[in-house]
Amino acid sequence: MYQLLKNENTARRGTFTTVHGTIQTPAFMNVATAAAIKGGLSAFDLQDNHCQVMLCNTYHLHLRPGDENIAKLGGLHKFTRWNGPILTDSGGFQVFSLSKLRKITEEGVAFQSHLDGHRIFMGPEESMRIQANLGSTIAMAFDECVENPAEYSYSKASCERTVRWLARCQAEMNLLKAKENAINPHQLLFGINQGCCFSDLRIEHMKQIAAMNLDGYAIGGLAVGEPKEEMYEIISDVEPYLPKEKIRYLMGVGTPGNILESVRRGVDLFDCVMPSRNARHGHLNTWHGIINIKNAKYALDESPIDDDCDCDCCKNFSRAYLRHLFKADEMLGMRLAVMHNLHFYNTLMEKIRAALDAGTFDDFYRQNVDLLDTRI
RNA sequence: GGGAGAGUUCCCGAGUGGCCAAUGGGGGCAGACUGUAAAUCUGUUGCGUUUCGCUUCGAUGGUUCGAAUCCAUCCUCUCCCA
Repeated sequence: MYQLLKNENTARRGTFTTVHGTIQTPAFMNVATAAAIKGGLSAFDLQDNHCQVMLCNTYHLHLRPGDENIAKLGGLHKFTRWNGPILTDSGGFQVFSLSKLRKITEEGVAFQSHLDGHRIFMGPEESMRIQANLGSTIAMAFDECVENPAEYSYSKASCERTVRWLARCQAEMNLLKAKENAINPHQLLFGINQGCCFSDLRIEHMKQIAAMNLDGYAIGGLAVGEPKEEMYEIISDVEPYLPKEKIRYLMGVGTPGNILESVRRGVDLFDCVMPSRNARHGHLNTWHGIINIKNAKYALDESPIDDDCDCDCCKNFSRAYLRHLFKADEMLGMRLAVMHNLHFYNTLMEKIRAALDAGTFDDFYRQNVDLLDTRI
């Protein structure tokens, strides 16, 4: 259940209470695709780095180790030892990103496994069953993430189908939750707004799903290659039609600058692979901009990644050491880098919340929106 | 002492008369990454006044219009036999 605590213009400060704990929003969800943060981090590391929500991936876990096995093992919480809220993605994005050989019908999508090429079928019911087996706190509706640019007529038809799919998700989730052996009888379901880059489609679709009384609403299909200004425009266009009393989640976004822009436009929840993936590739967030720790200029740099950061990496290790670990291909380098970036993102959200509480978000936004995305 | 083979750009290694500043790896340098098929991918890596010029394939000398490539001598290394 979402509670709006404070508004600064469109920006929102709130809480979202679930059976697995209360999320302070705006919040960033840390991505653990295959039930682990890539780079060697566990649920306990997430806890140490101020993470509030863990995100796991339906499609990946369905393939391996299999959602039924996770159900037998008591669900994702027990499996990963993460006690806080878990959000599971629906698999819709993998359908879009994974294979060109997909076939979309009213029933769902047939596509090929990236692991061994076998045919997989996933529709709204399959996605809900898998997510129920995983026992996540929040399940995402099964949607189609249309690529950008896309034809208007195709986007329109896709939106209409996604609404029908959402109704099926809702119906299936209600059945699954009511089952006696349900792993999470309080599992929540979020709907996902689509409509590519067409404002009228976005708004029409948003109105339709807003009327369906979901537990939260996501904006999907953004940050898939379109200019960021276009993404911001769509958020602003759709925002008035997002229910005020429901949590809003912008899927797959983004850079610190993207997050600041989106919070300003009324978004509560984010997730993104960038902090972890970039960290694995040596790109690290600092409060002065982004550095590439692999650059030769850090070879003898004894300072931490960021003077103002109190993550385990910055408290203990120099840039020179971290650079060496990357160059020597030592996995500790990646682990420390990922910890740092996730700590940074979670701290960024803490600072955003503090600024909203203090009524100074606009200043914080202006000071950081460009700075934090700049390469130094 | 006798015999065989090898020395190529930062490293390994391909090239055995012109299309060679020289394939490919590695390493170095840099870039990309936005609901994670991603510890991945891309570019670059002799010098310069850069549609061209210069220097470079162990060294020196030679053959040739032209040599990393052929010849001679020398140096170094590896292996085999004594």
